[in-house]
Amino acid sequence: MEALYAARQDSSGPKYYALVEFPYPSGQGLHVGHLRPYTALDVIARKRRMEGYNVLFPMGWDAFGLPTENYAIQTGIHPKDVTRTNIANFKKQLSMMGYSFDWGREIDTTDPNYYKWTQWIFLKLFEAGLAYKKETPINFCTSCKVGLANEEVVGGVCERCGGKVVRRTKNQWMLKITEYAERLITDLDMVNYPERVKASQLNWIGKSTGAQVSFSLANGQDSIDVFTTRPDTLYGASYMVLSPEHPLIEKYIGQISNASQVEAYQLEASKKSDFERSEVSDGKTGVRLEGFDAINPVSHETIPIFISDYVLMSYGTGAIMAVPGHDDRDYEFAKAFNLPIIEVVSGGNLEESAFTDTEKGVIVNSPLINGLSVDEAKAKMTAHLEDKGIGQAKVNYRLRDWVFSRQRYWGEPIPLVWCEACGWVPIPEAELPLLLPELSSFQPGEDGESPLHNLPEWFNTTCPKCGHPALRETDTMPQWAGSSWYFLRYTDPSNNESPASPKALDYWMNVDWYNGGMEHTTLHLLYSRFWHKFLFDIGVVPTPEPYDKRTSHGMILGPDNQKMSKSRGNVINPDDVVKAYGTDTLRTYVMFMGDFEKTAIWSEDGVRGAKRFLDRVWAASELVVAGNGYSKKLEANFHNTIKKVGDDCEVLKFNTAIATLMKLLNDIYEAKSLTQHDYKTFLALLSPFAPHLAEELWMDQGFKGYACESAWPQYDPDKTLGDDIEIPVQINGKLRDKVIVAKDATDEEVKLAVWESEAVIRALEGKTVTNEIYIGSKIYNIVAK
RNA sequence: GCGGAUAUGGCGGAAUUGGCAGACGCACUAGACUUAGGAUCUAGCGCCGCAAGGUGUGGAGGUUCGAGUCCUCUUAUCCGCACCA
Repeated sequence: MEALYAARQDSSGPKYYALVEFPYPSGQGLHVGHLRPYTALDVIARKRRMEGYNVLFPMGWDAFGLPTENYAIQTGIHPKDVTRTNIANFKKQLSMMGYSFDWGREIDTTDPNYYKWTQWIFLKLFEAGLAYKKETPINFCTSCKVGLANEEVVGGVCERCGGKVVRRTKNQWMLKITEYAERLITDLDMVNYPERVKASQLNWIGKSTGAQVSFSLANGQDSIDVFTTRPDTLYGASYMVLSPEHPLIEKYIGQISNASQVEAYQLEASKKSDFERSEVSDGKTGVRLEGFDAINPVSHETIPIFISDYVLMSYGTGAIMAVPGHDDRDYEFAKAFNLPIIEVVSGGNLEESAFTDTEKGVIVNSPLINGLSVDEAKAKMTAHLEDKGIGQAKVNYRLRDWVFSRQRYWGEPIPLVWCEACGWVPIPEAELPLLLPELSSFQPGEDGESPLHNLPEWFNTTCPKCGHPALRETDTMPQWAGSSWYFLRYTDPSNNESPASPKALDYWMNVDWYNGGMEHTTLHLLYSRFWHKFLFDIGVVPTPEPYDKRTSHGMILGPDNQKMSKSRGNVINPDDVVKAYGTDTLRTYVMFMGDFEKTAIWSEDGVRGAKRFLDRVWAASELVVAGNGYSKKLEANFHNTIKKVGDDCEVLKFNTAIATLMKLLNDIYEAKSLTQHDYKTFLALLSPFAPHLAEELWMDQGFKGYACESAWPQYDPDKTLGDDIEIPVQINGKLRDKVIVAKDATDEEVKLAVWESEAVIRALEGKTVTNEIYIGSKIYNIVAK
């Protein structure tokens, strides 16, 4: 059976690449949450095969990662063995579900033949200057003992384990995803993603356009750069605020008369966790740097400088110009410190609040730009700043570079060597893969060092460049590394010369349809787009974007309307459901349970409903009579169903596709018989959802070959309407009757039929008809007073 | 605060370009059959009403022959981001 699902090697015929996110093979096994996306794309893959496409529908294992390592720490079992066991279990469960994966292309991110190329891509990034090591404040999970990317911190806790996250300074490998920020935005136009996914990515990248402006210090010795989106309000900048960590404070601390007060505030701010810092607080705190002022570059007024923790070192320049009249936070700060509020955009009431409306305002009190609109003033002021050499147009992004190293064992070793003389040196390509060494204890050091740090025989090496003693990098890559390019490997999974051959990539890329969870929108989805763009730039892949179409499924909640979790005891195990009801019932139920994109609640009664439907499909074989054509009574019904099931699957409406099949089955029972031809059509339509049942009945009927290899049924648009049609008749928009007329009845004939209706005549008693509207074969509305 | 979405029976959910609101399933009610079952079959099932009929898609307006669908305002819930300058 499996060979049926293998993608053809010959690159013949139109291709279709359907992809689902490969699972992390956890010890808990397959979760019902996996079933929704996997079943949905299995349905699509099966339908595409029946439509004649050469389909690639692969599966693999995203097997590096923390839970396995933590399990190894607890039990002493090697992560490699844990992974092997878990994969075997997952594979058994996926097979049980009848998914038509092409197992001949299975990949595993922990396989050296795979991670060889993950390391190779990293080296290319390094050579291109996109990987760099930096002493950087990182998010450190106190429970996993590991540094996290910003994307992995959710609500101040670790995205994976929920542990407390603190700030730590650590020398980390970073990837310059920010260099691709603009293209990650603009190229969203090239792809078909849901609006919510695009919006999330745009939001995450957080582009803002404005100007960088230089403020001279009153001491004449230096200047402070700020970023602003409102250069039009520069005349209203009546003070400045620096982040407590701003380096200038350190430099000029001697000139600040209240230095001790300033240092006390700095200490206070440093104690707050990053999460507390970014929480919107009610009041604004801060300290003025006494005796240390700046000069507004256009009004030339001397203005005070403050430090406050509402200014973040990590965004912009770590310093702002404050325009209390036209920024809510500055307004609040100015009120708290009794600072003057200057109106430079008229239209609001500064007694009450800052005026931030950029549409309606007109510039005032600003000699260079008075009378202009906000937009005009922005442009003119920016030009002025550039002219005088004190500022320029500037774009800022919220996106930060990607913290790429982890102080853990179970990940891809970073293939670099530190040499005192040569710096960081990549290991030669011929030495890839750099194997993860065997280890007996996986405990990370309390100081947060990688377990590989305990292996001098491994990390002591020689410099590939100069031959002197050198040290291997002991950090490993994050779990996101392996999944950032895995879709490429499926096209050519055992290639030993490149990640995948150009020929295979030319034929199979892009992924035509990629379904995955919303939780990966700003993580995996963004990271893999970044890597793909880089690989495109260096000529490895033929396209600038990896995925043509992305869809996202909703979560499945437990029967108690709560998120499934072991502690709540509301977890549904697919094995149990299959045992009790069978694979096809589970597949059908999961597709029928609700809108694919929305959250759905598990209902065992619903599962029974799906079972009842399939039992009735089986029992309908009793009604089959010989015949090559459609049963007359059911012909229009079949043409409609073929159209609806086909169309619905394409737009993720699996629930209504199944409902249509249920309705047709009800009508078959009402008709009391159907031809063999009809039954065959029905089984073909059902086969993507319930493949086992469909094949069995297919064989019972003596049909040739397999249902899954038969041609997807075709419909005739002219036959979707029966010979007679029913026209609803409304009077003043209210339904009064329905009349039945021939499909090709003329307007006159319809009118006659309507006026023969007793219900219509009764309803019109004592009224005057003023208008009659007939919308061809749809509705007849009489307007009467 | 910004961005995205959602709101329809007892429940999950349907409803092409504005055109029969509640498809399909579940639950429930009544009945049939019986090997008494978590089985199957038949009928019913938005709300009010015996009925005729009225009424009904979070709320208030509007456009239209006709609005769950379009427009304006509003309320609630969920998700993402958030002192981002």
